Amino acid sequence: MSIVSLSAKLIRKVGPVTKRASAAGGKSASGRALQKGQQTKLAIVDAALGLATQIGLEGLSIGVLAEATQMSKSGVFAHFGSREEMQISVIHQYFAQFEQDVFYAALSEPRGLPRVKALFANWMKRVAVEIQSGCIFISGAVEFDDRPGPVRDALATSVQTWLGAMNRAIVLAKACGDLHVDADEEQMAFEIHGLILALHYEARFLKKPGSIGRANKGFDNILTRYGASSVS
Amino acid sequence: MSIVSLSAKLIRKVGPVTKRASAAGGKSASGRALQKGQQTKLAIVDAALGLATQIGLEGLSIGVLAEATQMSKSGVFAHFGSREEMQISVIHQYFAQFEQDVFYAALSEPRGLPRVKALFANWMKRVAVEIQSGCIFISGAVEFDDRPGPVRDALATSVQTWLGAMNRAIVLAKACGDLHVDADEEQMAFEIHGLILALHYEARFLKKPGSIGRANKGFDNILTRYGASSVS
DNA sequence: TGGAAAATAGCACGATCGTTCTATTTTGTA
DNA sequence: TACAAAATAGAACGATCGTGCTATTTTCCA
Repeated sequence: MSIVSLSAKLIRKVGPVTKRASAAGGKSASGRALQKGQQTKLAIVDAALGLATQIGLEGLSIGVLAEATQMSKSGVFAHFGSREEMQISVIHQYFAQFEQDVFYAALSEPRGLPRVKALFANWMKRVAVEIQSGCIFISGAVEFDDRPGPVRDALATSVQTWLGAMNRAIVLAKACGDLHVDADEEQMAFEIHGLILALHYEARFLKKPGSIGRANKGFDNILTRYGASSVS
Repeated sequence: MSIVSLSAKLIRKVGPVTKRASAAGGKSASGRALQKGQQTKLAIVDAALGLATQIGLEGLSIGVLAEATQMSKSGVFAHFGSREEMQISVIHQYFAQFEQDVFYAALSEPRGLPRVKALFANWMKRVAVEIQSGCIFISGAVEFDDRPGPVRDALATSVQTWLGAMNRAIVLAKACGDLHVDADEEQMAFEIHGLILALHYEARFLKKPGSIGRANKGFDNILTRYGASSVS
């Protein structure tokens, strides 16, 4: 990834938190007032997240981030101590949002097939948006697939946490009797993951129309195969 | 991608073609003697291809390539005129090899299901190797998914050519009566592509064992679903 | 074999990179 | 409101980037 593809309009400008803005709000979840530094850091990470989905974690440079937040390079840098820590912060933030939108949003559905369907639907909803904006779990996997280190570790842990949650939902569905007794849960999860990846690839890179429909149809096919009433 | 992940041992060293080596061989397919420059360019592209699979097209810099080939930066540069042209040369070379290994190698199989199976088997064989070395079609898609330009065009064209060939083989299989009359060829191709992508993701990035088996099993499932004897 | 052409090297350029250092400004509090 | 602490800015560093320019070397053919 490189900043070459960044049209100026796409760079979300977020300045450091001003005195006024800080006085207006700035409460953390615990109710304790956030130090101004924490607020600014959050604003930086938010801007970084928006940039990273477009240009990738590797395209994220302190300089670009400083420009986007209208801060100095050293001002941005001081919040993280290293570029890697900045990237890890972005990953954690991305994961938190993903977890909220996809995982927790599906927990209202009852265990079993309904929850599996909801998880996939939420995942699809997210990826459909990411056809435009990009997905860090996918681009990051390519960027760090053979580069060991803390960034890769943070990324792999996040992805594995999500895929593990999806897998457990499938296991639960089988335990509920919603899936065929011979259903291989890992296999089913693998095939679902493939649908998401193919959607991202064909829609985002190849700009092929109809990809969302094919991913949904693929999920139906998987349900047909692994469903409790499957013949095989 | 960055050169940080490059242990020195992994850099394939290929010097410029020497006087002796040039005299010893150096015939092109047409039998006409290759200019030395053409030979050197081929050697550079070969080295670049080996590097690009590991560190991506974006990780390929003239400097790294000069070091790998033991040439000067300007010596390498002169063969391409620009970095983008160098990347395009790598893509063309990669495509040529892919086409040979996967596509042409399957043409000995008769039209229909046998050829589709052979195409998938060859594709799998390649990806299995690329779990270690990396795949330009996948990493390149992420690197250039929102960066228009000649490199992206070359990449997209190559990928579309291959996916189109796969698609035609499936259409042919249905026309032969090897697939169910209601089989949606585009859908089937999409699902197969997903298996390959999931394999690459889970095996190369997550280092999850058993992924190759799951991809093969997934293909069996697809054949079951779309086969002529399918119930649906 | 000489000499034009091709291939390669060497050097320099402006830009950007992550990071460090020191100043300055802003903040939170006693 | 004064003052320590926190936050931010500014400048500089060595390195690497792609590329242009000018030598120098090598190749190839008349």
